[in-house]
Amino acid sequence: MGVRREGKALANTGRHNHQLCVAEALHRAETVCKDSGARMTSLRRMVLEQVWRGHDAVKAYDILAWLGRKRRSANPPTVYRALQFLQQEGLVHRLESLNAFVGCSQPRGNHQGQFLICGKCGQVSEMEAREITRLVSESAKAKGFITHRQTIEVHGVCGQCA
Amino acid sequence: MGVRREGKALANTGRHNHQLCVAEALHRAETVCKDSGARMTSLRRMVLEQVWRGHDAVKAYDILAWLGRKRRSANPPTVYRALQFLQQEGLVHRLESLNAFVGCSQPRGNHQGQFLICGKCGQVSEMEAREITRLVSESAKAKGFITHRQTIEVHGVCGQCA
DNA sequence: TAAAGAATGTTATAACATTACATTTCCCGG
DNA sequence: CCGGGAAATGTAATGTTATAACATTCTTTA
Repeated sequence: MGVRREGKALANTGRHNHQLCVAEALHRAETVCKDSGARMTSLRRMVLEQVWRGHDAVKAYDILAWLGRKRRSANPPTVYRALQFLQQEGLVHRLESLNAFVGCSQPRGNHQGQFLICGKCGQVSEMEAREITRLVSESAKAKGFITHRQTIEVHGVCGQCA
Repeated sequence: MGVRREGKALANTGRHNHQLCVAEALHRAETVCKDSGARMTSLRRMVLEQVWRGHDAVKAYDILAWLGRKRRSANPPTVYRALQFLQQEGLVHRLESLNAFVGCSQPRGNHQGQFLICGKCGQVSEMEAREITRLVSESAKAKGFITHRQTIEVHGVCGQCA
């Protein structure tokens, strides 16, 4: 991939206190789940925390390996189930072009985001440009196509790396 | 997936002569390769033809299985290499959200398409809306991000199915 | 026609994801 | 507080997608 994986050392780069990001993400998760009546269990919390270990995309099997160090058992379904739950709650997104996951920082119901994926540092940032969502939807409609879901992933180089 | 796979019987649905699509695709391939100096071998032609067996997305391992019936040996690298070549020449696209491939009907150099994927019939159609490409690129740029490649895949229901 | 480079063959394995069923945990009504 | 049912998690096996590494064959060209 040519992309350096983000480790602990990098977690605080980018001039921000990443612990705060994580804390906020976990807090949002509590709120979202309380609202939806879903259960934010300790396993799900661990997985979410791991997704938020940085701002790059996280692989399911990396989470799995990490989980294996933290608890007695860890098998693929454990992680995939937790990720599926978190996706349903809108707390994480799956990046199709990377087979990986990122945390969502605006888990409002049902939103359509666009993802900017830096090929240099691996950081992923989410845009939510309603114009794009709208234009795509309407262009599709002009072809007789009814849109349910949009996958928009942009590969390139982020501001910091450029 | 809930999507019916397109078999031979379906290849001519949609009021069009699909043999013509295939013939055109193969012809374009010759042209493209002649222009780029690449070699359109018989293996690559077979794979391309199989990608064009219909207008739905085709899985690498389905091509592999088919190939296995046609020739003595067929292993994953055979298919993946051919697909990679065809992608480079712009003759096929990979659909990230399906882990599958579709033929490209406008293999002009370097174009950015958007894909409409019908969840009912599985048919995929490619739009090339420059407006979308531009808007996405500019929205990214407004965030300091330089775009290299866009993955835009729209899931929904096509005109015929709706 | 021989060397170089491109394409393909072959074996093995890595990486990603799900099915199916067993067990445990949690919550709620009695 | 306790028992039944639903949700969550554990566990084993397997399915699916993709690549690495090296051997061989084919094609072009000098």
